[in-house]
Amino acid sequence: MANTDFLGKLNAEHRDALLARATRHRLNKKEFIFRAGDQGDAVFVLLAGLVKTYKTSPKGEDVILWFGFPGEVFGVVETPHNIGRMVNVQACENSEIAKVSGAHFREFLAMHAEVSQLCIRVVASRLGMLANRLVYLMADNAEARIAKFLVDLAARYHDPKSGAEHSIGLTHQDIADITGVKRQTVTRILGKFTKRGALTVRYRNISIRDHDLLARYAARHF
Amino acid sequence: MANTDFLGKLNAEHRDALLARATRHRLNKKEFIFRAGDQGDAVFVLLAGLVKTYKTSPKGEDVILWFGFPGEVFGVVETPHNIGRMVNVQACENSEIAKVSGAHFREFLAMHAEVSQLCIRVVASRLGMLANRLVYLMADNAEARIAKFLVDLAARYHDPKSGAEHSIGLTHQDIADITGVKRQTVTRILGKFTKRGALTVRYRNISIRDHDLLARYAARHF
DNA sequence: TCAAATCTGCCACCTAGGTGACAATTCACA
DNA sequence: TGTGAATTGTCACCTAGGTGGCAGATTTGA
Repeated sequence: MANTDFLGKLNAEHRDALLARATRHRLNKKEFIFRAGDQGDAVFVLLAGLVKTYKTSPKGEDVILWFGFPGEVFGVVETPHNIGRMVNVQACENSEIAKVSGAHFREFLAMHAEVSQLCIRVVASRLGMLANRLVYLMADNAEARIAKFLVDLAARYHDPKSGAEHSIGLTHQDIADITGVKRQTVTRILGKFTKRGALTVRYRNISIRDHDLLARYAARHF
Repeated sequence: MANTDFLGKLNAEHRDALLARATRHRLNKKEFIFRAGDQGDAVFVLLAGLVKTYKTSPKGEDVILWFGFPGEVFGVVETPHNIGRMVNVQACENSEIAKVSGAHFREFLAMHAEVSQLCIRVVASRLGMLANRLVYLMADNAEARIAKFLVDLAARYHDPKSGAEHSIGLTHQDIADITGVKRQTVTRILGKFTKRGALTVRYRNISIRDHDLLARYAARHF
């Protein structure tokens, strides 16, 4: 689906070749795939679950860069450097990953030139995402940013096959860390959205009740 | 120098091969290399001058993503898509560029596999830059962000050969657009830094007088 | 199954920085 | 070289959202 779904964009042959070189691992909620500063140039593919990629500011505040959904790769951009991981990648719920060593991954890339192109596209897509986040952060108020986040998340997370809106394990703090507001503000605004009928919230179980209304909040940049 | 200096990282053979396929163009200050929405998949290399890459929010505010210095490439990530340019790239001063058609550039990449790696690295480096900007934007106050920007700019713009600090054509509005504050705030804070002896300012001619002091402002995230 | 840890919900207060509105300065180009 | 446009400098006012603090709800895991 999304541009960042690396595994889903490989053809069957490439996918099998990649996974043949990989080892599989289970991660419990809150476990790290890697942390900022870690050595290592392995590349990971999320097979199932949900992870968050974030940095911690000198003040100690976490800033979430993006959430990772099944099919996405992690650790590609670190591969060419030898300076340790740039970010933290942590499971938000119990997850499963495939791990490929940096050497194997580079070998794989060398053998399949189109996959290099795909890597550029994945990284470029994340670059575009961050660029948009930057724009929203500067131009929108807290309400619009939170609404926008919920709309985007729903678009990415909604399973088109089953049609189900599974609830996701995001705390108000997580939402705060990705929208750039404080936790109390998330609580307040989520409360407002609920009161106005845009959302149904039952403790970490947010679902969108009125998609249009929420989209209108998202667009209302004063 | 910087990770984003694409041309400088090519070896002589690759550089000549690339420039042989390029046409050269002069740009006056304020001219655009391309604008968001433009069709076209040509790739550009800045040969001389200074450009800014920015997006415009729905509200009409400009958000600068990064400044481009000689040697940098523009338009690489748009190449694989057919959806038009994602950003505006505009000359901040009279500049010179080399233009390579998308087809030629892809052909060039196909012939020189290591250059693909270099492209990934350039895009990854920008991804890292934006990630840091996002962190600073969320964690630092206006003063620290502006100080940080000036320190970073000096580090990139200072010519290590001549040792000269050429003045750059940035307005307070430009600084506002990249640090995420309003123009008046830039003026106020620049005034404060000057009064405290960190800067010498003479109308769009900012030079750093006390580098350490400025760095201390940059690190003072309350 | 129960205690501790984590998360949500509220609220009164406060302040960084946005707003709007000028006048003064500098620049660009005719 | 003069004139209009762009940029800078400053100020009084205002408000979105941060702060800190605590009570109650929910989850976790022993």
